[in-house]
Amino acid sequence: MTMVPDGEEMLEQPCPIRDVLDRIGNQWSLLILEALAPGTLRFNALMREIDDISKQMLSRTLKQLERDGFITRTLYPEVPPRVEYTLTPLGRSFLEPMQQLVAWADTHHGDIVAARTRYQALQEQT
Amino acid sequence: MTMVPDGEEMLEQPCPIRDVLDRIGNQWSLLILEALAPGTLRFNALMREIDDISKQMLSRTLKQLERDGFITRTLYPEVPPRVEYTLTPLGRSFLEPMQQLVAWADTHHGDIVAARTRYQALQEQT
DNA sequence: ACCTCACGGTCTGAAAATTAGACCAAGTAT
DNA sequence: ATACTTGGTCTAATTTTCAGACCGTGAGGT
Repeated sequence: MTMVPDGEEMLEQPCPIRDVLDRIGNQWSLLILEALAPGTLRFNALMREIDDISKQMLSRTLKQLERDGFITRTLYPEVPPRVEYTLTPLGRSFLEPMQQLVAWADTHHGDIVAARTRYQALQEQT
Repeated sequence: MTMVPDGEEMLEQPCPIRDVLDRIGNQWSLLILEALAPGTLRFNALMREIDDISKQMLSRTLKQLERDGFITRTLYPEVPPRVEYTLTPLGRSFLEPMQQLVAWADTHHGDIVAARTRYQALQEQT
């Protein structure tokens, strides 16, 4: 019995980073944006692409991304229905800093794994 | 009745981005890293800095960040105890792509707010 | 002597987010 | 008839997060 039909509270954060992080600072958003980078995809294609996201979270996160202007949703009223998701110019502009992040991840992944191993070794010295 | 005392499962994701995103792709990690960018901070200083994080999440997230090699934790066994958190070289190297992201957020925050307003206007056309 | 405060957490029970999986409509293929 | 497809939504169970109580130790106030 929520009064808000599924469109969250929409608090205006005075701090831009917080505001952006609230929406973007989660696994699924980043992953969806990355999946959409090469081009338009339909709902189920995104599901397959991301593979361990639930329908609900995909649906929800897509809605948020659409609301915030990162993607567009186009419904072709065929049967069965076809729905295509595409990055907007804003969404594409976001890709740039994001690719930096992905590149960083690629480069430093090994360091993280190494740090974890070290940490675990230390812990195991009872 | 978890066997792991509070140190999560440590799955080795074959995909570096996923692996990094699992830890970094959440509000608190990013916010903590940003808070530590200017320099070392103690636990309660971080609390004040971030302001709406709970002790538990701060503690947990710091532990993860330490484990993954982004920060170091130094305990000075005084009374009351003093614990300092500092970025490692790995952590500092992460700052670079992250600043890009923050800059993007600053630049495009207005676009997002505008998109939301547009979206809401459309929704209200019943 | 006694009370209170500070610090850096941990623990608990309640609240919120996420998950898996059932379900839906309507047309097409078998 | 039956089964399958798409893009979701709904529900119940699980997991995560939260707010707030609690902890020990020593210093400082009264």
